[in-house]
Amino acid sequence: MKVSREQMAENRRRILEVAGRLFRDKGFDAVSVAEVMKAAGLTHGGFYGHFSSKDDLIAQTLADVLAADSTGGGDLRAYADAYLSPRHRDNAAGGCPTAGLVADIRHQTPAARSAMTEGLRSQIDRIGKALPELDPADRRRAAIGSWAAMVGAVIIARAIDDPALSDEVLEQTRAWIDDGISQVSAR
Amino acid sequence: MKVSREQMAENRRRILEVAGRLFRDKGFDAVSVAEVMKAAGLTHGGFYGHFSSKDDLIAQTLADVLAADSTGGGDLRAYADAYLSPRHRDNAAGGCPTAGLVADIRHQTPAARSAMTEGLRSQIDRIGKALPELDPADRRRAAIGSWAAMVGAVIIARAIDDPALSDEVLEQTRAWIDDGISQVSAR
DNA sequence: CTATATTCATGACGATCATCATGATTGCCG
DNA sequence: CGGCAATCATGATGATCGTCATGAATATAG
Repeated sequence: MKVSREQMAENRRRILEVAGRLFRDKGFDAVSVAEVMKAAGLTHGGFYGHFSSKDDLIAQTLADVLAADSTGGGDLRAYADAYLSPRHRDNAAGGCPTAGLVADIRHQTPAARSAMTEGLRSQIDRIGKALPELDPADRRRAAIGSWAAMVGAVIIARAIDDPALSDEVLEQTRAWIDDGISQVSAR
Repeated sequence: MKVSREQMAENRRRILEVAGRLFRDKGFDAVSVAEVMKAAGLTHGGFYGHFSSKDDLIAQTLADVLAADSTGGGDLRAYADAYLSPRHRDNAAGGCPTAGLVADIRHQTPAARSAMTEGLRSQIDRIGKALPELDPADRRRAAIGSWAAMVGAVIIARAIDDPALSDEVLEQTRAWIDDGISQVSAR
């Protein structure tokens, strides 16, 4: 059962895509190779024709999903609004790969750590560019500080089982970031 | 091989203690019941005399380790300094249970989620009390915002494989929080 | 058009793990 | 002080999972 070269490329693309969603939704450990392949419309047999191991899949999925995420370049307030929304909190599978996967990276291979590091680096740079009104030192600090707060708030909000408190964490963090940027800008 | 009543209580205490360290260090999934028991100086056999399941151990360990963590009540700047230090980043096993375990909670049982929610609630309250100079609304916002930033920064710093960037994330987040609190206080 | 190489399906293997059964040791109540 | 009951050790069981072997089907090179 051989398929055309482009069908194979398409299969590979689909594997990375569904793996990205499944990993964000359930975590690396809770998703089996067979589950990924099934979600991609295949069986587990062909897996090792595409990837050398599950760890390899994880690293390549990370690189893929982080490269695809180019959000955060425009207006930082609008970005923070969307990022810190209940909608984003409730959509881990389709949401920010950093929020969904950073914490797990600690237990992954060097290749995965490296992919995540690059993703974080460019995300911080992107947020910095969204703050052109600040001078360089303030810009870097605001980019890193607000990014840490956004990621932390979404992770915390997803852990909380009380909807009111979860909403409040998002909302107050949004206000806190807003305040911080305004104050530094006006300085 | 029966042991005295207090020996059993001591065993149970030790199981919770080593489980707290192991879970923070390696994550819930990567730690087996047998590993916990061995680290506690026992074999896996007695486990189900103390806990009804691994999920039960996770929930009880969370409640235990979160209740034991009463840091953050004093000076917020000093707390943030220690929290956002390389030392804390490099000591997940003995560090803040929230930073080490929040992200994993999403995939755990309701009991575990509930324990974490209570831990977060009291941590936010504790940080709020450390900001008596602010009026109530500002205090709540600053507590939640800076806590989200602290947790996010440590999680991110632990994921990054470039020591310079990792240090920078900690340092800039510290400065960002410091700035934020100063500005609100002076308002 | 044919031979070869490749992609995926089926199925199996070995390891890990949560959980449970059994039994030995021995605290502890009467 | 003797018998009951509880705690832990040893060992087994069933399930899950990563990985690999084999074979069928066919795209593609010559």
